[in-house]
Amino acid sequence: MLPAPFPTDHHPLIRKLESIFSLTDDERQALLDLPMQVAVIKQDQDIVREGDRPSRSFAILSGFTCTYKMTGDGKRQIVTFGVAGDIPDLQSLHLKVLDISVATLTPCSIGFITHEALWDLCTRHPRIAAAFWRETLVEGAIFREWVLNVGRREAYNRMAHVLCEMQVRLRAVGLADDHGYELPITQTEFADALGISNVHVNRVLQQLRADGLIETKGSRLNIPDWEQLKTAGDFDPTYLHLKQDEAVS
Amino acid sequence: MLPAPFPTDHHPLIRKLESIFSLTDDERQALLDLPMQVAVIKQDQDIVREGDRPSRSFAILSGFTCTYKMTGDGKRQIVTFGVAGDIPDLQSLHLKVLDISVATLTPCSIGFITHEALWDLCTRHPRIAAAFWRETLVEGAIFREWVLNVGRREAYNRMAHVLCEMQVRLRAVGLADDHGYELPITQTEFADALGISNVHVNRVLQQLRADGLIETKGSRLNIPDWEQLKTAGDFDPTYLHLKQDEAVS
DNA sequence: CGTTTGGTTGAAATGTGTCAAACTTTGTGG
DNA sequence: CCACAAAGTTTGACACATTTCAACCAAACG
Repeated sequence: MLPAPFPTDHHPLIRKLESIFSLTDDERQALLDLPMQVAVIKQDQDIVREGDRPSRSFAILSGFTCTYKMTGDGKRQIVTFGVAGDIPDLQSLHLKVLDISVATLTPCSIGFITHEALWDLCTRHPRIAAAFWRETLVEGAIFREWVLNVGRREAYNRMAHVLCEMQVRLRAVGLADDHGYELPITQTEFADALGISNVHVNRVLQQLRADGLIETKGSRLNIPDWEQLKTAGDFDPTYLHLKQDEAVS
Repeated sequence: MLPAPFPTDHHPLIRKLESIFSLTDDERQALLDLPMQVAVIKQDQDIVREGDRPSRSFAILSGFTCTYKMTGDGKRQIVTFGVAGDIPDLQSLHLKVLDISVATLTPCSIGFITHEALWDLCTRHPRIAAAFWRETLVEGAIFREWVLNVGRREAYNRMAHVLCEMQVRLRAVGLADDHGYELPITQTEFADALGISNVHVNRVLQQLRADGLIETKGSRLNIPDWEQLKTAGDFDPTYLHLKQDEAVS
């Protein structure tokens, strides 16, 4: 769909930033020059943990992560999912101690970037600094929507809402088509994201399937009727703050 | 406790920033020079609304606000409270369309600052820009904790948690002493913050009183046993990212 | 293939919501 | 300063969404 003027379109970080505003050649080059240590991390591994004091952040190059917190009695709450192009712990650039953990939901390719390099990039390229700040603000907007979702929507609508969010977010980075996407997430992980039990996730998914709002084949999710799912999920993508034309029609 | 070298300590914005790092005279002066339009706003008024495209942000000089979102069927979820020194819609500096509304819970003194003036301040004083970015990150951390709170804690502990958070946040800006604080918030407003019904808020508060964890006289909240309330709320103030010595012992 | 992991089902328990009424406090105008 | 209205709090009975527990089934995997 997009023209592909540079092979750099394959760099998830650049792709993500380009989805918001146009980078200058200079800025694009600075991003390409960012020293990044790439590692492949197995499924279900913590990348960073609550309490850590990291000296670097990381970008997701491929795969899915979840950002989560635990209660004292061991219950887990996922507060957001991470997809290619996201920098889930960018906050650690300013906040010394991590208040969240990030784990892989699938095998992931992760690019670690030292805070030093990020600071350097930000001071040299104020527009990139602004874009990073903006990214953390959009992340905050997602958290707010999740508070609403978990606090005020019933399980059925809550699930529909998260499925809508993932459709739009994955679409924006080219990981979803018009009909759905690949989401290799277990029902227990959904439960931790929605604040309900895995048993109830199962029942809600069955209901959504019975109502014709979703179809599942393995880890592939199909959305036969986007408008209906949107309605069920009370979903308005404004909070994702995408460019207008990134939104699903 | 703090020495009072400047009368500027009374400026809530400066006080807030000073609570994180030391401002230079130059920076302090720049903040004092910030053109700010001050307005007194009555109780229960929206200051900004979801969908707005504001050209200015605002600082809370006194009073309490709530930041909230609504579901399609009219249920409200408060996602955070705002206290003196906070800038609840600082995000609008980067995100054109507001995804939240902010309303007064009490009469408030509000200082409006144009985005233009804020941009100017940020480019002239990178450390203040960093401090603002950091502020929005701490706000994000609070949202995350609220997702956990609403998603994974029962009403009783959820309430205890929010009461702990307010104790620590208010203490940090001098609005709480060691024993408690003034919090003029109705039970219905608590309900919207906790994602439960106002009736259940009432029952939970009675239980907390019966258990000796809180005492209430009008809008004054007393905490007879901080450690016990902390335990009940599963509260660890790390996510507020205060300076070490700001934490309640 | 057997073992593990994840999905599905049913029945009983429970936290929380809803509704409606009574009570109490707060604010205000006569 | 009283009287009344408005707003907020408290109570009880009942409904219901969701949890828990336990068992069973299906799919993935080495």
